[in-house]
Amino acid sequence: MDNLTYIFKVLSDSSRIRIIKMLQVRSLCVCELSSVLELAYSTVSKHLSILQSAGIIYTEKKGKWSYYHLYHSSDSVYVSSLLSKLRLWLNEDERILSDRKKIENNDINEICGI
Amino acid sequence: MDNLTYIFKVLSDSSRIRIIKMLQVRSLCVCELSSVLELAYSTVSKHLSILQSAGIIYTEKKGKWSYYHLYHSSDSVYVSSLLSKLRLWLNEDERILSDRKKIENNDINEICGI
DNA sequence: TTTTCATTTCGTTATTAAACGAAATATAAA
DNA sequence: TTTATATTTCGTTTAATAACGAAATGAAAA
Repeated sequence: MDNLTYIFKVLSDSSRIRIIKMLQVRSLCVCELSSVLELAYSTVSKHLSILQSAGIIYTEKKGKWSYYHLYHSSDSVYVSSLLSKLRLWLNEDERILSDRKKIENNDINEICGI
Repeated sequence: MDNLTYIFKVLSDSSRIRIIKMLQVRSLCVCELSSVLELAYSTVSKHLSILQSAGIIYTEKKGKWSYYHLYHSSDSVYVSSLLSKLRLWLNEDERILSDRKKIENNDINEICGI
């Protein structure tokens, strides 16, 4: 049971939900996410480590950046079931649409570094 | 979106999940829930008011007691979808089975009042 | 090797939430 | 009406969490 309440707690933060909804579009690095969320790198990094511990995302080093990806499948029935609900939910949400527009219109070089 | 994260927050507490899983069996009063959860009345009452605000349960006065019921349907797609998942989940969980055994074996008069 | 820079970790602060007991409320029984 | 009792509200304490900036880490570029 603690397993399930833990997943609910992980999903009960709006920044983490925004991250998940952005990662549904494509994988992103910390600086892109920080730019959209308007939160400090350290704060975003903490959210990402929480999502990673819950088995929702994973990291992949590529050049200078760490790219974060959504898992497509999960050992946990709770995670896979809730992630599949999250695919359907919030797609018309104003905040989510605005976040997604930002990551579609800009590329990493404009947002991060030079 | 805040709507959804709010529901996840409501469901991210193990006492509230235990309450929901007990109410799936039958409606219960505060004193029965307190007895099983081993929490103060005031604490259980707070949990119940949180579940009620989220549109998950409702109260019905009957004699001396207030009985709490699970809603069978909800206006919120999040609530109805998550409650239907919760019907399927945790039915073999040790803690949930033990809670349910307690409410099946005892009746309100043994637990509450004389 | 040294520098650069993306990211993480650490330490701190502020907010939120869970728990309790005591007091208040409200309703049924006497 | 008075008493009893089930429940809620209030005030307080403790624990958990989100946020930040600064310092540390680690890998790529110079």
